[in-house]
Amino acid sequence: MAVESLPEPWSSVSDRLRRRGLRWTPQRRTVIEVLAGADGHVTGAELVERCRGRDASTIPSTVYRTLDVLEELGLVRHGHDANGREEFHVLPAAEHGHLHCRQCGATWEIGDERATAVAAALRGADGFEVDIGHVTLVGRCADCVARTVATS
Amino acid sequence: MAVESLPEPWSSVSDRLRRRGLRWTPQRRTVIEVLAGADGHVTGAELVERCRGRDASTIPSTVYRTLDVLEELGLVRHGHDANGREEFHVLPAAEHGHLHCRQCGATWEIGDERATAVAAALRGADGFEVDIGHVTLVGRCADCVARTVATS
DNA sequence: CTCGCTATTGCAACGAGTCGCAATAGTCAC
DNA sequence: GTGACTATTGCGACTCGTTGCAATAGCGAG
Repeated sequence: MAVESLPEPWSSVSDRLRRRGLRWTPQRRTVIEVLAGADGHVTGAELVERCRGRDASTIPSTVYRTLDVLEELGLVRHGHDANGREEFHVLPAAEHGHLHCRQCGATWEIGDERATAVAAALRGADGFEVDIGHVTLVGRCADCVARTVATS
Repeated sequence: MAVESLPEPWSSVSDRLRRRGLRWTPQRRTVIEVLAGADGHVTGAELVERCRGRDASTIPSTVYRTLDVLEELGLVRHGHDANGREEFHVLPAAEHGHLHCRQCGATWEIGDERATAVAAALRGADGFEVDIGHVTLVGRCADCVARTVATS
């Protein structure tokens, strides 16, 4: 799939890069193609793997550096999964968050309203503006809490 | 400093381990000594380094495995810093959380009340019990927000 | 004190990133 | 087109952890 025929905002990435004095390279093209075919969240390692699928000569550091640039363009946003590993949000839209139950291992998303409520609770007195989507919050889901009476 | 002369809960670790069918080893002793001299939060790498200071033959995997065991005893709790790296809370007491400003790089703690408020906001409809202290929340502090009019 | 069971260690290899640096190759100007 | 300027790449080394496995060594029993 040619990058030019991808939907926005992917098709204009090359121009946006050049306008900033940055360059459009085959390696970046590969990353864009992969991102256009992804959605929601993908780990860094997974993105590297998919790039390698399109171009076996892909080097990890190049992918990560490209992702840094794309983050500056607002096309991805990086965060961390429950194990602290790099995780990328493709085309970050509404504010949202991630919950992970350490007992059953399940993961949820929380939507805009709740994410905003949490941000408000956190802003509190000192005005800190949290990016709730950056991390994966860990805890225990209602089912697991109910299932266990006393377990740390 | 002999472990036996350390204050509780450190001095009783050997017994607690044995009672569980686990063992008291020189390597674990080293970790305990280091933990007793630490407070608040320490990264995994830092702990390994300090252990190496007491015993040059310290092996990282042994330290991490010991920390896992101590977490089961409730003596430490692991979490992740702003970069997703392993971070340990020594003698976790009150619920608390961590904030990190991605712009100025400063880090704060939030106390029990606010941490509880956030947990409440998050619990919301589905009853998820978050361990707010597990991760370091990232965002921007009030000063940096004020200082910047328009910066993603 | 000795024995045996098995928890723990040390080691080596691996996974996920990050970083510095020399070589390569986009881009823009002419 | 050609050239020069410099952003980017590829590579190697390194950090932080994790895991499997064979060898070691706690610890309770007798």
